[in-house]
Amino acid sequence: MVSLTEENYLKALLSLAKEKGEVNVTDLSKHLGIKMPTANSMMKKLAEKKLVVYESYKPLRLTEKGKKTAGLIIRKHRLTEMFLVDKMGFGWEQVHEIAEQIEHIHSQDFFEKMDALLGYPKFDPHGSPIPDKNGKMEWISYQTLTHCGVGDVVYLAAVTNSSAEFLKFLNARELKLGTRLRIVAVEPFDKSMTISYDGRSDEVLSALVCEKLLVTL
Amino acid sequence: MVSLTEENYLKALLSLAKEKGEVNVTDLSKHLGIKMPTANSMMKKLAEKKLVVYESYKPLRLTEKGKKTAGLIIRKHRLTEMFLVDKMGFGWEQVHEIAEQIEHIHSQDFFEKMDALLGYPKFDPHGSPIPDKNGKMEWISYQTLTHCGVGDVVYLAAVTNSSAEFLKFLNARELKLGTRLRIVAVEPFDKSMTISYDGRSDEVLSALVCEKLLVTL
DNA sequence: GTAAAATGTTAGACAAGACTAACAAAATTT
DNA sequence: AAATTTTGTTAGTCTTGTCTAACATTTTAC
Repeated sequence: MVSLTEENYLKALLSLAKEKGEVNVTDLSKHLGIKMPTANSMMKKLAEKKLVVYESYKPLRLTEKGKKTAGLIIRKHRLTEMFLVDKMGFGWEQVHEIAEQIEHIHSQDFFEKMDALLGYPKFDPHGSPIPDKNGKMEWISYQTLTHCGVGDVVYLAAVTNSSAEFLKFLNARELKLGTRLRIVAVEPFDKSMTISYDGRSDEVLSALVCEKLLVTL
Repeated sequence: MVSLTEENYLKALLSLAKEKGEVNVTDLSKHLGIKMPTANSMMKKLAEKKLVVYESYKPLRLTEKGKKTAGLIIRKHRLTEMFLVDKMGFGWEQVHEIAEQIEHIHSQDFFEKMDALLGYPKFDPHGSPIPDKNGKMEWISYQTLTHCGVGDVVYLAAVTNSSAEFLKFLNARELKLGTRLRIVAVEPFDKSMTISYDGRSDEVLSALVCEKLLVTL
């Protein structure tokens, strides 16, 4: 059995593995807001449970079992977010916090019902893929807006940050998934971008924002 | 702040207070499936938080603050049960377990949304009243079926047990809330009752079942 | 290629929430 | 009303998940 705390460690490991390839204890502890020795001893514990490969002074890796377990938690998280938005009328900026708690509910039925009511969605409200029932996730390789150049026309496919602050920022600018964006200018000094879309023209976005926006052609 | 564990103690105290008036440590610990000393020390802890009145060797009482806190947890539980049945299509026998977990979610918005989507229901799928936003509960005094006599005609208003086993038993006999029941006979020896309703006639219910069925005229 | 910085580990403490064993008080029986 | 049973309490232990302080190893900088 995996405790709620352990579930959060596994989820963090999977997220960090995506972002950075390999995971070290420092990043893990920062991500979870705990101290290094705490993370360290948890890694040993998860290693005993065959969820993590742990060797002293080496980067951390999830085992296949660990990946599956983590994937299934992320599945529950993302199904929940989708349910909250589509079936309960929440905004995409409100759902992360709630899903963070509901993902730990122990009931297959509950999430299967959500899945069915939603029509077996493949993506959550932030454009992230929903892992399948085996915890497997399709890793679609979007580009960040940062990588686009002047004149490019792209579609907003996903955001890499689900915090309420960031999503409210996007709401205020009517930036939604699927929006067609045209890059008008890129400021060489700070990499901020001027983009046009829908009714809006010449909206300026800082590089910090642009690198959180994933786009397709 | 009240921990998940503390919430469960408060809920147990409120339930037991209804059933029996006053609560002792033995009943509390049996109800929660823990040992007496554990319950005892938690009572001291809750007393320090002004949620419980604790005096050595005296019965336990919730303070007003304790009653409100417990009422609000029960509110979350029952709203959830109603949501699961009405909006997600679960059977009334499936929802207790899930609600037991969801009641601990910390999000006003989540339960307010449920409440609104359900149209501000006053009762849960088992006929129990849903406490208001101040944790106050209307205590409607139904009678148990046990108290009825031959020839009485009553309506099933609520059940006092939400276990899957019991509710499956009722499902198998098509006994639903609102069903009009006619008492055909009462066996003096074991108090079992023969009742007729809907398409069914002469269904025999043991006293153990009858005392869990609450009815109105 | 050594010194400094960053990163990782060990050891020991602590709080929450559970337990058992032993003792104390209250209630019940006779 | 004394003996017995039931109920309640105290004391001390354990596990989980956290911490700090001290130490060890790796990496980076010069």
